Amino acid sequence: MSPSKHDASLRATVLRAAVDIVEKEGVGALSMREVARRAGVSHQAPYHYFSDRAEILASIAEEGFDTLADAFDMVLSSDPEPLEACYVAYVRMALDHPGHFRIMFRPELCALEEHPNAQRAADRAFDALMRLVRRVVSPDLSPDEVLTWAVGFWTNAHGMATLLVDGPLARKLPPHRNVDDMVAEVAHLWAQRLVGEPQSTVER
Amino acid sequence: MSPSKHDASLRATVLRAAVDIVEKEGVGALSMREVARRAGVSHQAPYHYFSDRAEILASIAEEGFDTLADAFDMVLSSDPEPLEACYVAYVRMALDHPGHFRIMFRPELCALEEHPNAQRAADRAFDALMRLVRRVVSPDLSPDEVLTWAVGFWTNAHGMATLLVDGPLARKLPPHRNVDDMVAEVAHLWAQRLVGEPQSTVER
DNA sequence: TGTACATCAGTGAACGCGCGTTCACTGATGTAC
DNA sequence: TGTACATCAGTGAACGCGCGTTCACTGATGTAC
Repeated sequence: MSPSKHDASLRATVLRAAVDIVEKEGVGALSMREVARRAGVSHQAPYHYFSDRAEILASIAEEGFDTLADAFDMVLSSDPEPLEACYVAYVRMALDHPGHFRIMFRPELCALEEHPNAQRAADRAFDALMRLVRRVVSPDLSPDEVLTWAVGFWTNAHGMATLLVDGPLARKLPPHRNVDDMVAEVAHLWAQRLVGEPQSTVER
Repeated sequence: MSPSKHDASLRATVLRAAVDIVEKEGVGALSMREVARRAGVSHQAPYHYFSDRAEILASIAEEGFDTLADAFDMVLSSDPEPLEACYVAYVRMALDHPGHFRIMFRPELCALEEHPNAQRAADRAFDALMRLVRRVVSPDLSPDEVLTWAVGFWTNAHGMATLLVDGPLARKLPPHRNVDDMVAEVAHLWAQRLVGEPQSTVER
């Protein structure tokens, strides 16, 4: 019964411990018992704030989507090259918050339709993505065209993020190439080609 | 002790049961006990063929990479538009074999370096990807350039595959748009723009 | 101001369950001589 | 041809462990009167 656990609310402590577990051991290692152990409280204490594992996961997803939406909003409100910057921001978010990222896009782990706050945060991020499409492709696209482009941009950045966070991509890079540079290069290459006035020759 | 279990070797039966579990319940539901139950044998029988869960997962990954490499080889040997077709083949493989796909790119589930057969199959698929890059971008690229493009193509298709297999993408589509068409549209859009003679106007 | 009661956060013992793992076994097939 | 032994695939009982869940509890804070 150390005093430290009362410094912050136990809810925040538990959430932080949960993110920590997912980040270091993977989502499979997250149990109510383990999270309590990591938070330094009895195995029953987390139940005062989260009815079960799914609720912890949904809260993590909510935090993650808020972070992502904030990053998008920041880019859209300030960056002259928002496509490239949003790609980098998406990958950056995944690398900086792998514990959140691993959960956000897994509906079987966090059913957004049952957690309105998480759903709202996710919608906010998706809305920013669609604003990005209208801005860098054209403001006059039909809803179906916006969706096609949005899916294209999303899947593109998502593949890079996924393969870096959980996948074997990082170990494919030779020693003289670092992850951030590779991300920046691919972001630049794609942004140049996907929208705007395309170049007239193949880059070598 | 039904006779059917001896129709095929138990190894194949166990493997099929394991893929089935991963496909229907996710990789978290795969245990040696569950796989034995699903294969209709005692909980000890699978140990005659697989020393543990990790070995089952590695065998699934091996099958998956073989399937993917075969699909790439087929496209490269016959298709005049290999970039677009490889993108579609990658996504198709994931949708047709979700049980395999969920495991293949998760090093913490199947450590390829400890399973040479799986590693060989994975290398074969990656090699096909690099041949694709040389063919559709330029045969004279430096190794670093090939890698950049390969990572770009890979992450692009991988994001689509991941978000369709495990993610919330499919539920983002309105009723009048189907998954296969969306994949084909994005594949076409990207293939047009990423390589070759770029177009001079933004597609609307 | 004091008493009596309610609420609320967190504790800790106890339960049944599925898991991986060990171990001794069975029964069929192959092989030595 | 027969006997004796080895191997091999698969069985089933038993173990200790971490899990989610239940339940009765403690001790601090708030509130009624």
